[in-house]
Amino acid sequence: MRLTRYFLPVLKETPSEAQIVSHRLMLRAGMIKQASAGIYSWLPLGFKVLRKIENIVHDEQARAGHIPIQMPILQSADLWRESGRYDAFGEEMLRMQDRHGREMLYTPTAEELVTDIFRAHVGSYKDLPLTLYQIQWKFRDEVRPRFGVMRGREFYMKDGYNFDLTKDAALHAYNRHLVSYLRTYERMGLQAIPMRADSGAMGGDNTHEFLVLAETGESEVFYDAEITDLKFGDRAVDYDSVEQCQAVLEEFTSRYARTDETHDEALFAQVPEDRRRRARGIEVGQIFYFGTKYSEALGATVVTPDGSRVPVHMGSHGIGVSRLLGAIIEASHDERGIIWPEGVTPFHCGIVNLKQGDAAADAACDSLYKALTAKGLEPLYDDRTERAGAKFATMDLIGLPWRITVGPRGLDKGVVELTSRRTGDSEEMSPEAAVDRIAQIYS
RNA sequence: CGGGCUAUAGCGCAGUCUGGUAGCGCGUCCGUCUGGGGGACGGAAGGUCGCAGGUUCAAGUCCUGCUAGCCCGACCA
Repeated sequence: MRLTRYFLPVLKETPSEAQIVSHRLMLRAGMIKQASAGIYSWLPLGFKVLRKIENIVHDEQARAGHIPIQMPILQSADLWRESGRYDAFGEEMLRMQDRHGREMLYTPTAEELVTDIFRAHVGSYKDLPLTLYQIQWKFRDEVRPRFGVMRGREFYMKDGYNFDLTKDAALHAYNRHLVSYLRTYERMGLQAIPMRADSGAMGGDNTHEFLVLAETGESEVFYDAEITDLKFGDRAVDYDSVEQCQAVLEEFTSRYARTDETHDEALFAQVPEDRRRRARGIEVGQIFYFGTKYSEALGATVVTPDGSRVPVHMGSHGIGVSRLLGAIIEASHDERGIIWPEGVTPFHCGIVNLKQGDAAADAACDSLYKALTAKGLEPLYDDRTERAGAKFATMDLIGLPWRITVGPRGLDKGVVELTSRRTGDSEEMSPEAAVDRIAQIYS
C-alpha cells in the first residue's frame, strides 16, 4: 500500500479523552474513532489489525476442530426468560423493542441461542462431541466505559460452546480450549497466563481467565514467578488426546496464579518468597465448564447408547478480540509509539523514501515494493513528499516491526537500511538482501 | 449509580470572573527555500462558540432547562 493512497489519519497531539497508552496510541495512529461512549469505528489500520487477530483465532479454532457459525446480534428475550438470565443479567443488557412491541436485546453472550440451535438439531450421542463458535459483536452496557477498546460497550469477541455426553468429555473440551488458547495468544506475540478465576454470571465452578501482564491492567494478580518462564512454543499437541491436553493444563496451571477475585493469602504464602509476584493484568479470555446448567434449563438432551436421554454437558469459552488490540499495545510500545508483534502487524514492513522525487530513490522504492509484494508480503510505502523526520515519526507511531529506509546517500553505495522497530538496530544491505531478510522473518 | 468536571476551527487550548468586531498552536491548502528524526518564511481556507429558552440596546461570556463526553469510586469480557 502506498501511503498517499491510503487513509491513515494520524494525530500529532493526543485527544483529551484518552487516558491510557493503548487508547492514546490507537487514536493517534488513526486506528479508531470514538462514535459514542464505549463505541468505536474502526479505521483502516485498526480494522486491519482486528482482522489479523480474528484470522489467528479462526485458524487456531480450526486446528482444535471447532466449527464456526454466526448468530444474530439482536435476539428475542424469550430464550433468555427460559434460562432465567433475562432478569439475572440486569442493567448491563441493552434491551429494546421492535415495532410490534416484542422485547429484544443486543447479545452480550450466546449460551441460550447456541443451546437452542443444539436442541433443535442434535439428538444423539453419535453427534457428539461438538464445539461451535462464532466471532461476533457483543454489547454490554457498562456503567462507565473507558480505556478505549479495552473496556468498550460494544466489543468483538470469539465465543465458543462445547457439547459433550459426559462430564469427563466436557472437561477434556475444557483442557483442549486451554491448550488452544495458549497457542492462539502466543501467535499474537502475547504471554497470556491462565489464572484461576471466578465464574460470575456464567455459573459453574471450573474456570480460568487468561491474563496479559501490564501495569495498566484492570485486575490485580498474584502469581509464582516461575510461570512466566513457561512457553508453549511450537509443540505439537494432539487435540484429541486426553492425556496430552491434560498434561499441558497441569503444566500451565499447577503453579499459583490467581486474580484478586480468587486470591488466597494462605496458599500464596506457600510459594517461595522470592518467587511471589503481585502485579496487574488485562483479561483477554476466559474458559468455563458449567455442566448442564443451560442444557437442563433449555431441554438440550441427547439419547445415550443405552437409549436413555440425558442433558448435555457444556462449557463456553471467550476471547476478547477487539480488546486484544489494546492489550497488545499495552504490552508492546515505547515513548514513540506502537511496536507490533510480527504475528499481528498491519503491514509486514514500511518503506521510507527519504527523497521523494529523486529518480534513483523513487525507482529503488518501487522495485522494493514490487519484490516484497511478489513474495506475498504487504509493505506500507511512505511515498509522501514529507521530510525524513516526519516519515520516521509516522512509522514509529504506527509500529510496523521493520522499516526499510531508502535514500540517495545509501543508494550511492548500493545499500538500503533495514531497521528493527523493537530494538532500533539498523543494518545496511543491498535491496535484494533486505527483501530476503523480511521474507525470512515472516516465513 | 454516588462524587467531580468539561463542551469555542480537524486536534490541543485561550477568551467566560468584569457582556461590546471569535483568537493562538498544531494540522490542512498554495508558494519559496529546504531535505537522514515531526524544518523555516510568506499567504489562504476553515466556526449556527453542544442544544433550547430567558435577561439585555448587545450573550461565547449572565440565568434556567436539556444533551453529550471525561475523571475518581462502586461494577465489569
